[in-house]
Amino acid sequence: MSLSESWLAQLQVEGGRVTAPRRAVVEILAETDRALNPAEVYELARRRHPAIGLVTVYRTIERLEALRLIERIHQHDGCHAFLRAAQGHEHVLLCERCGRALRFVGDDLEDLIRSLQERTGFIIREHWLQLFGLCPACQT
Amino acid sequence: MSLSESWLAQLQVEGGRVTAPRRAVVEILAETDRALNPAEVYELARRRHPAIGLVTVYRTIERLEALRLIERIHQHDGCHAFLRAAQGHEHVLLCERCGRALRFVGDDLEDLIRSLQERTGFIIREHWLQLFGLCPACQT
DNA sequence: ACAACTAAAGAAAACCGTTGTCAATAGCTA
DNA sequence: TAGCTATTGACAACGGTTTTCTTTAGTTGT
Ligand SMILES: [Mn+2]
Ligand SMILES: [Mn+2]
Ligand SMILES: [Zn+2]
Ligand SMILES: [Zn+2]
Repeated sequence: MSLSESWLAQLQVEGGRVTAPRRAVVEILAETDRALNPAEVYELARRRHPAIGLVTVYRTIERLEALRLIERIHQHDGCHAFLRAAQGHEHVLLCERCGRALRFVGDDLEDLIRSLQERTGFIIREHWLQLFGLCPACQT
Repeated sequence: MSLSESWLAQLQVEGGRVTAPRRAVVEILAETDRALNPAEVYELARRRHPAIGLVTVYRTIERLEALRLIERIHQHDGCHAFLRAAQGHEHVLLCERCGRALRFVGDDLEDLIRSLQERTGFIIREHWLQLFGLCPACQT
């Protein structure tokens, strides 16, 4: 079963229905390795289902985010892009030019976090790590 | 010279003028150790200069950000808060409840970044690291 | 101190991404 | 196949931010 099919199935389990506009949005977000904002999703979705409305894009994004199938990505030029969610403890490496995204593991912040907790008295519950750069294709 | 005075001096060097509303915003952002959004800055600034308008808050934030004296902070509940800028290579530890912010150094991502560059072909130019938790006062 | 210049102010309106409303449509289930 | 209702698209509303415009006031040179 493809990723899009699996996402649609998860929507169905929650009482959701599989419709053509929803399928268009799901396929784009499941299959694209770039952070896309709602307007970009809309533009791409219209190629698969021209009658789709922007509002439906927003609503589908909202549902997918609630199911933790996609997540919001924070960038210099705004925080309105979405990307397939991380699986487990992963972070993301983003191309600043084209938005291409790669997940990675292997950051080791345990010692830093432990020592900061001791020094500051904070209880640290979460960390965000994002790397930015240029993907091979954008290095001209 | 206090930090606020230094910021106002930097605005003057750029041809800016020192006014009462601007001074109110500058003092709040220079002296507060919490990430504040424009509405919060406005509310605090009104205590020092009741006639100030929200638009002036936005304009002053814009100027301070351009001078790299403050920077935008990304959080779960939005990305509209501002904080005194990092000095050199620092990251930030934020209290999820009250927004209190602490800068820290000592993250060591060199090896990870080098190995990711080799494995992925990306050129990595920047990294964002933020820690979230509860400050001592908010641990109830 | 004064005048001249112009940056900055506040008020109001515009802007625009996002969210809410609503009647019509179309998945799903029995 | 019929009935129920989730979802749709059109449209309006919303709210944070930006723009416009006129007035105020900080700065500079005399
Ligand atoms: Mn990690
Ligand atoms: Mn670092
Ligand atoms: Zn953000
Ligand atoms: Zn706190």
